[in-house]
Amino acid sequence: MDFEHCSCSGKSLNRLLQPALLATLSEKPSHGYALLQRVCELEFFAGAPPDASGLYKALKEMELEGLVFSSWDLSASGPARRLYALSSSGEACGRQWVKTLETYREQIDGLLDLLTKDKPKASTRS
Amino acid sequence: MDFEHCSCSGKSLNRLLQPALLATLSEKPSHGYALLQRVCELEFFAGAPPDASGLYKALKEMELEGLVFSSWDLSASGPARRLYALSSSGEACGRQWVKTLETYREQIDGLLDLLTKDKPKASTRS
DNA sequence: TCCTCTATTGGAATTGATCCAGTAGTATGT
DNA sequence: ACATACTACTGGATCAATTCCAATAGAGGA
Repeated sequence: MDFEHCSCSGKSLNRLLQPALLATLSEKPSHGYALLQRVCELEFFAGAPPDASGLYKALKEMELEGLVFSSWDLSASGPARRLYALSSSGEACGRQWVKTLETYREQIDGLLDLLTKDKPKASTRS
Repeated sequence: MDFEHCSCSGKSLNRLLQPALLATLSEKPSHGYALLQRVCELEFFAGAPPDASGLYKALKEMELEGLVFSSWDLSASGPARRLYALSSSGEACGRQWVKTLETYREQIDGLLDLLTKDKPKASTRS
């Protein structure tokens, strides 16, 4: 049985790009391309680097929502880069994400309990 | 600041309907409407009951993938109900989901570490 | 008869994500 | 001078998933 193309093999946890960006930006302001490389290093995206275009779109969307603000940075050589920084709203959003992710973890634990309840499967669940 | 419509308020953990259905069906075969009420009781979907149409579509999709099989049940009074039961492939899928959900939990923990790293926020993280 | 609850289905519209192509500046090698 | 590669961003088209909405239909009660 091959579940490579089934969601049970783990491709449904997208939409967490936003908190990853918020967390990365909370360290220091940065531009899209750098953020792309930065989040690629996170084990979170291991093997599944987010689409570059999608990352830029996410940043633009976040700016529309007031979570970040941007300005052109022409100081470095090379093409102009748009520098993104967290707004206070973005910081608040990050704090909300902490609560939400904790809820997610509980919900996942709940599902795991359901799924493993009547299937001991030779290992004692701690 | 109002994040009701922001993904940070927790509406992105959909796509976990499938493991919820697999877990519920592993208890006993059931039909769509009953499954709907059953998963509504799970704290997992608290306040956000999955769309009925979407649940039926998910079941149909799962049958196409061979995870469940169905038959009409005319024994009870009222409209005919389509009874779904897990196939062995569906059981295997559930086992795969266990691994995937454990990975999800680790990834969420990783994100939480990132988000809370430099923001102690008056509470010591255990 | 009319309403409500059970039970399922299908189409339309919306949203989100990905794919792909294009533009542009700089640096390096030949 | 020219080709190439890397940095950096953008926009359109497409594809998949989700939700919204309307319809059908049996059974039971007021």
